[in-house]
Amino acid sequence: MGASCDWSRERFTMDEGLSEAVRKVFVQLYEEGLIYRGSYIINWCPRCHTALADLEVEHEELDGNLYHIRYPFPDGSGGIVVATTRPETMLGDTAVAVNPDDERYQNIGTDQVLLPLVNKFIPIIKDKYVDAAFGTGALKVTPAHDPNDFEIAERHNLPSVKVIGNDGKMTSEAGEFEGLDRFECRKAVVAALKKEGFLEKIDPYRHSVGHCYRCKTIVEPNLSRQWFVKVKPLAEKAIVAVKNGKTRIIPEMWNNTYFDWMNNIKDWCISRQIWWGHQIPAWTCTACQTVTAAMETPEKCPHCGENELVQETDVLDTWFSSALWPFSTMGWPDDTKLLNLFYPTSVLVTGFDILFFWVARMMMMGIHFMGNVPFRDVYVHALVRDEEGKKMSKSKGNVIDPLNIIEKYGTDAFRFTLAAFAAQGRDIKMSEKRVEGYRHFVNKLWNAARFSLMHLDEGYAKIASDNLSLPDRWILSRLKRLTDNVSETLDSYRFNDTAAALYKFVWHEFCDWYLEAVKPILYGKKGEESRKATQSVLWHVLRNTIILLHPFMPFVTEEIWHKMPGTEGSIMVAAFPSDDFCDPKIVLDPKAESEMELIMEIITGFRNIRGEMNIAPSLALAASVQSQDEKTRATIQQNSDLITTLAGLKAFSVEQPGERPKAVATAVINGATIFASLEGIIDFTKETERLDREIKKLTSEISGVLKKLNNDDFLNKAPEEVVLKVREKYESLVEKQQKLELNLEKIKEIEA
RNA sequence: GGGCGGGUAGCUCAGUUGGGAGAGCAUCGGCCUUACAAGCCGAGGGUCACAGGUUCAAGCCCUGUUCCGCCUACCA
Repeated sequence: MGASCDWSRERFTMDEGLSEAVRKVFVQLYEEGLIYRGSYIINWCPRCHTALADLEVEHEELDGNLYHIRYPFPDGSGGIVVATTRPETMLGDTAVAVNPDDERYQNIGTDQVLLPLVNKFIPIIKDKYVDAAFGTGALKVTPAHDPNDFEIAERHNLPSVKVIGNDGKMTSEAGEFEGLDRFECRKAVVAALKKEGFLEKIDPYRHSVGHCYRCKTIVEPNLSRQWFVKVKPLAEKAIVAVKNGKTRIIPEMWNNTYFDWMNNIKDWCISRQIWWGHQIPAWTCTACQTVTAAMETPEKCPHCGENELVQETDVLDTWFSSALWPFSTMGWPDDTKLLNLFYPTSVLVTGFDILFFWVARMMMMGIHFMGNVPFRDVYVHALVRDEEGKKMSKSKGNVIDPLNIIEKYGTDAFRFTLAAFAAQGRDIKMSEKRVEGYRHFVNKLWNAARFSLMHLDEGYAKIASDNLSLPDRWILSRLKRLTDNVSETLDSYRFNDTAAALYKFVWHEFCDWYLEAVKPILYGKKGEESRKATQSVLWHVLRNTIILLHPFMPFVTEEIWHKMPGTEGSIMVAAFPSDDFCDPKIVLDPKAESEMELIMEIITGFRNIRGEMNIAPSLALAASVQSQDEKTRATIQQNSDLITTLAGLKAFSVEQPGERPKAVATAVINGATIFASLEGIIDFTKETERLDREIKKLTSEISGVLKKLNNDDFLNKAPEEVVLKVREKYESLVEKQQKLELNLEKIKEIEA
């Protein structure tokens, strides 16, 4: 929002400087023992031919089967039944595990079973990991193709047999099944087991299956040699930084997600077997097998002195270099001015789906290498979903192309819609109807500006101090409130509140009331002095309004800015209206607000009567207002022209309460009763119905208020100002009701 | 399995120290009023998912139930 990007600083992680940062980080972490290489079970994508970090695996629930396979005892009898969703992996089994407390397997007289098809003996081991309540309580152990089995195998020193190769095809260890694709092999193994009588049964079974986040291929847990970052020590500091508020996550609800992931973090597999990326700066000496990590290619092996060094061919996970972004982009590892000026950065804006991939890792690396957090605030924005609330994805085909929306409704309308939708902590269900609504708003602003500019032929350095009309003083006060509101809601990332405030001000205050109210003045009907005064107000209000709107509607506001007299340069660099820049006349003016409120209520009262009595707007009415209060009468009198114009009256008088005029429709507002003369056109039945409706409404409101006032507990325990407020409300409601009832009686008299 | 968010007007959603239920769109009635018919004026419409509890007072706080969505997890 409102950011002005310096595109000359655009960077790419493969740039020279950033590559140096990557090397530096790798070497340092390696020397600190936080990067290591080893043979572990990792997620492998057989299509991309590369290792994947845990994060890069997407799990999805799929319908599968649970195959129950009997592993006979050495003498060929009975045996132990195991259950698996992946029967092809049995070829790589090196044990069967049971829970040590499981009585079923206490005295079975053997510690081995025969692995069918492979025809070799494998041990029965006891491990607490096994859940005795699941299936038969016996678990087949395939260390090379299952992460849990791998851990069990480590505990029991079991060998690993890799039966599925990196290409997803069966290896020579799979014997007769060699060369088969892993899924073809599943069918073949099942058929063979069935034929030889080892398949007990097949149950349908729904379970979650990991897929490669790039190509959606089913991931194969695979044993291979990879590079890892020991993240635990890094994560601990990143947790503390959020706990003690050095970095704030907004909205706060994401804290839990962040902590949860950080607390359960596992080592990060950073090596990738793809052709692009930062090549790992590590060399293996073919003579002594020692590994050396270095910034520059070593001349010879620092251990044995031979120059038979071979660089690691693997490259680094792209997120490894991305994690350095907040400081690598500003010249690190050099100590630059940029770093000193801008690190830590003020705010990172991002989607929740990137919280782990990127934010968490930037936190860890920033704290470790810069000694400080990379950003003060992390604003997690909403995700735009489709109309049914589903996450957009190319494979689902439910992607809404922003360019299409922009083509149809315009950039400003689209942008404003997104802001208006961006309530904290909630995702956005994209609705074209909403965009259309805000396009109308853009249009409204444009027309309002067009009208304003018709009446502005110069810039006004200052707002006139004399001759201001009530609407002038009112709109200035409203502008002040708006300005404060916009500043506050932007500071607290409540963009939807900002959008709503701007919308309401522009449409329902500036356009609906102010512009209509000052038209006579602008047309010169109140003299040149008044016209000048109002023009100065109009100029400032329009100017400040479009500046406030600019971050939300950059194009229209820029266009208006250039058409406006007395502006310079681009609105992009105009000072944002705040206390410092405001004209001293732009202040809160509660008196003007309450006076204008009174006038608006009177006008609405007349319009209401007109609407409900079906009186054509072209028919001007004679009308009057009665009020007990002298000040009220004075205010109304001073603004009688305004009322006459906006309510469509031909005659208007202000009086003390007295005789009720004949043949009138009535409405009661705070402190005053208004009468619209309907001589000759009044429909008494209609008017009676109208008043009845109003009285009924008041009756129910009064009963609600009365409930409180009759409650001693409320009177005693509620704060004084609340009680006072309720009392005042009660009094004004009763007054209104009494006046309406009086009028109703009069009508009934006339009718009779 | 764990965690998070949600259920408010016909639809999409606001509602931040608990004290007057709101907006946009849609609906109904009336208007070409000299910026705007992409508009103007007016109207109708809600036991705030359900059941309890705290409180003088609950859409908002607590407990439970239910439905929906998302994230996360090593139950074969």
